[in-house]
Amino acid sequence: MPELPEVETVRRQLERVWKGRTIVKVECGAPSYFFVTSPRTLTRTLLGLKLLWLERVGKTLLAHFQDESRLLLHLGMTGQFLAKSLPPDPHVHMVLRLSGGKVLTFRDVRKFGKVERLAPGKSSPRLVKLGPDALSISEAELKGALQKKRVAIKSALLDQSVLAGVGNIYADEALFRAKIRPTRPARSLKQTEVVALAQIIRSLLKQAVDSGGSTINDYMTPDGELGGFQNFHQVYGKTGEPCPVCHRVLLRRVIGGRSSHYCAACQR
DNA sequence: GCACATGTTCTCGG
DNA sequence: CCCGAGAACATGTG
Repeated sequence: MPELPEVETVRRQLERVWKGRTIVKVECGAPSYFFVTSPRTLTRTLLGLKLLWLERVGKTLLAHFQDESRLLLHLGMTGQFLAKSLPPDPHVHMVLRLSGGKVLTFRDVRKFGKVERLAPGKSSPRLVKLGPDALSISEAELKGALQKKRVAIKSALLDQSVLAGVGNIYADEALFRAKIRPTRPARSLKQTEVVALAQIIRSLLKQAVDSGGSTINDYMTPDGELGGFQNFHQVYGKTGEPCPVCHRVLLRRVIGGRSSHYCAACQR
């Protein structure tokens, strides 16, 4: 569910509920690799912490607390953060009860999400590896990173050390809008193509944030809303339909283990 | 049963 | 040590 626009939407709504409030109770599910930090440690260390602000880096959320510790949250593929309590459900892994009677519920069916406590001054390999945030990536940064990559441009855009925040939907949509074929080696892109691609990535993600992200299956905002940007997708999930520009049939093929949707006529 | 799913990480071979 | 390909993780849907 969560690429940059979805995570940014979650961040905004969650911060509105959470900021300035103190965690008064922590309820965690069974230990699993889902909890990078064990449930036992989480319940002990999070209690009494007040949220100063909620940061997003790529697809990762970072809760900043008053004692300078941080909580890293990643939604994986199916993670949801809801600003209310839910009926009993085996997919709820963590519930944070806040001062003022507010409740935050973390639900994740496939359990690819992550919860990790970062002690004051400590980081995480998950953070260190991330490249520049895709919402503000510069032409020069993108150019520099792509130059070194021999992989398909589609795979390079999914590499979070190249730029952080783009996933399968927005990679396909950006390449379509830039008229670049997803199989092209990343370093084969011309200067003008990289410049156009960087601008398209920024504006595409900004528009998606303005629409509250894309809902395909599971994605729902903390306030229980669905995204709206799926209505503006031009190629993602549209295999066999006519290209919105040239009307030839859109194709699908697997690149770097992920399905890619594109127009063979428009994208070169 | 099979294919596939908005993500990341680990292993293996070159 | 770096790079890239593929599998693995867990669960659901069509």
